Amino acid sequence: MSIKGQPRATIKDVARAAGVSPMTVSNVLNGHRQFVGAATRKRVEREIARLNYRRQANARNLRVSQQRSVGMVIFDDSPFFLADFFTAQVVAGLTNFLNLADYTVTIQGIRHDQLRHSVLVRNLEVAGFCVMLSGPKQKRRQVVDELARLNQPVILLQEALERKNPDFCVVRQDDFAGGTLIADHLAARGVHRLLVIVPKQDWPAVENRVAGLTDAIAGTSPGASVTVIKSKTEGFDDVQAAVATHLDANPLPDAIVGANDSLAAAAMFHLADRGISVPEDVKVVGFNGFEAHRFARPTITTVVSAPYKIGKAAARQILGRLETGGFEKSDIVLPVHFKPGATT
Amino acid sequence: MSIKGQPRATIKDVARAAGVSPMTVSNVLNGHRQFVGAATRKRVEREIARLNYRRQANARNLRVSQQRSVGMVIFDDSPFFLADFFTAQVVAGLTNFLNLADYTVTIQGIRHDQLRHSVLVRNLEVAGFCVMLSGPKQKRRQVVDELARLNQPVILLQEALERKNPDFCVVRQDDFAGGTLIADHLAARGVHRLLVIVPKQDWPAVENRVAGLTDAIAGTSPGASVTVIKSKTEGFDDVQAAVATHLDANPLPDAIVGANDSLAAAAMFHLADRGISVPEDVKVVGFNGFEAHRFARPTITTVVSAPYKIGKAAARQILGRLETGGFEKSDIVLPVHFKPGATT
DNA sequence: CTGTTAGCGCGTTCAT
DNA sequence: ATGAACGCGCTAACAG
Repeated sequence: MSIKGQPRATIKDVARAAGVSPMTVSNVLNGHRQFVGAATRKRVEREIARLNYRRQANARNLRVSQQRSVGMVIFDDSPFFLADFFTAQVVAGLTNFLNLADYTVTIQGIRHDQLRHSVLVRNLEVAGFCVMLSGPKQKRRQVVDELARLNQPVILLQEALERKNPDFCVVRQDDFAGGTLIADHLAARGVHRLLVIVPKQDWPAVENRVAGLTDAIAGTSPGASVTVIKSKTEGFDDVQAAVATHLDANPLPDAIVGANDSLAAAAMFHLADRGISVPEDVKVVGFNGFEAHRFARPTITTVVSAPYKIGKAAARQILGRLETGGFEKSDIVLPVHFKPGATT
Repeated sequence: MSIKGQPRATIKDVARAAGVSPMTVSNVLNGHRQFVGAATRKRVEREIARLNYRRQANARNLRVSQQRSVGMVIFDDSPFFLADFFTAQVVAGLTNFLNLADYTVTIQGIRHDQLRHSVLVRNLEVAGFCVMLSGPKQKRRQVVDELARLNQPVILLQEALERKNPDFCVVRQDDFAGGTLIADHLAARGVHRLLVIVPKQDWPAVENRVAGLTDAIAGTSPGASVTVIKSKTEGFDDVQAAVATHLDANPLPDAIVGANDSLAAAAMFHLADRGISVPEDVKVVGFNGFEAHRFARPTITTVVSAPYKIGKAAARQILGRLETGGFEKSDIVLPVHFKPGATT
């Protein structure tokens, strides 16, 4: 019954009202048409509607020993865990496609060391997890180990897996390749001295982008240098401060690459404030290519991500696992594509 | 048991391992220290850890007849329901604070006419709802009626309520006042001909912003005109196309106001493309003041929203309702504040 | 096609 | 301080 003391109809109530047994109602609810005649079904359905009956998910799930929810856990030391458009779109894709299969998505943002205190982990209430990791590699490894001990299906987003584990599946995009695309583009323009700006909080995707960039540059331009600086946050002022500090103490680079478009844009505005022209004096490249990247002028050269598709792929994988017992594939890598702008 | 056939420990297993009755384990789990000796407790806790025991939420919730999750439902006809930074931050605030009270948040984005098909509505599986509405006023009213029939606590976000209902509580910010702040600011600068650009999809917050603006302008500048145009989507190109179409057929307005900063920015860039200078020829004002609004230059004058706080307030309200049986207040209005930029 | 029986895992109640 | 019986609402398995 509800808080206000209003009785809530159960299967029994519906059964009594329709003059059938509870089992028949259950069969109607579950669409077991083989077990119930058309006339009875109609009668039951009318009573369901009339009594405003809604099935108690807890009771059903207990009986059939399964959960009908997937836990989406985002590791972020900032409380604004959905501020990142990438993450938000992953969640949207995941949710939309799980909902189609009558699964719900339970979302939670937690600090990197708080997994054990998560309600979803302390209690058994989701069928599996989708996890967006952050933090230093070693910490991430610890989290993966903790997740492994849960003996539940886990989708790791944007994070490679070190050891195979039948409970785990990785869904990510090819950030490394994205880095190489940027490197090749810049190398073709004679860029030799590269400045890369990344946020202080470690994200696996950022690591891969930088790794791809660094590797490719080393391969194609042997004499080139890549300097990586960190910004305290992804906020406009922090990024500009980090860039300013670096530029004050070092010669001007040929190009600045942001771990994402916001970082690149903030850096570019700082260049403008210094009277440095883009792309003539310094080239600028971002990453992600979301709508907002167009707000900076000149339009920033970038690599386009498809986070909604990542969420959709994650939904597909975990559904497969929950229904067939095994993951279709253990590592799914989605492509990215290069989008030239006016800053290179 | 899990899919792989691994047995999962229950309270019974823990009890047997610790040499006590299931009831004692339950008392330990629920912190009923009065009922269990210190030594026994330690022993039970060790076994809980050793066996990796996790409590079956379904069974507990069924027994105590309650749900420990809140449904966050976002009405959006686009599948990218978290693309809006405002919404995303509401969700973050809501989730963080509900999690502190051991409630989870189940999220879902649905089209305006799909509420009845939502898993959360068909089944009884959340303790209450937080709802972000969109669509025409009449459709929203229908949705509110459907929600009312659920007999569950509902927090309406950014939406005023027509009839009092003890199941409902409204949490919103003062968008209307935000509109008047903009109007006064522009009136003081002699603005007479105003162009307002809004997205085609109706959001109550936008309606209130425009209403506040229109009302205030009518009050302070009797001769002034306010024209509202709609953009097919909030995408950059659509907004620019809408503005272009209007400008081609009408004299230049004194100011353009966007329903949010993105719309304002897109409009402003279009002005730049036409060689119209801001703020000299046309003034530009946005709404929200999120980080991204700084990427447009000149920096856009705006009204700052605090969506995370809205989520937090919603969490507080629904928790109060779930624990005490009544809402503390039925209508919570958070303030906004004006932030002058370089575009006025 | 329909009804009966039994039990999912947990917590309340009452016994010891 | 600890244990036994019972039932929350639902559905699998079987009987009719």
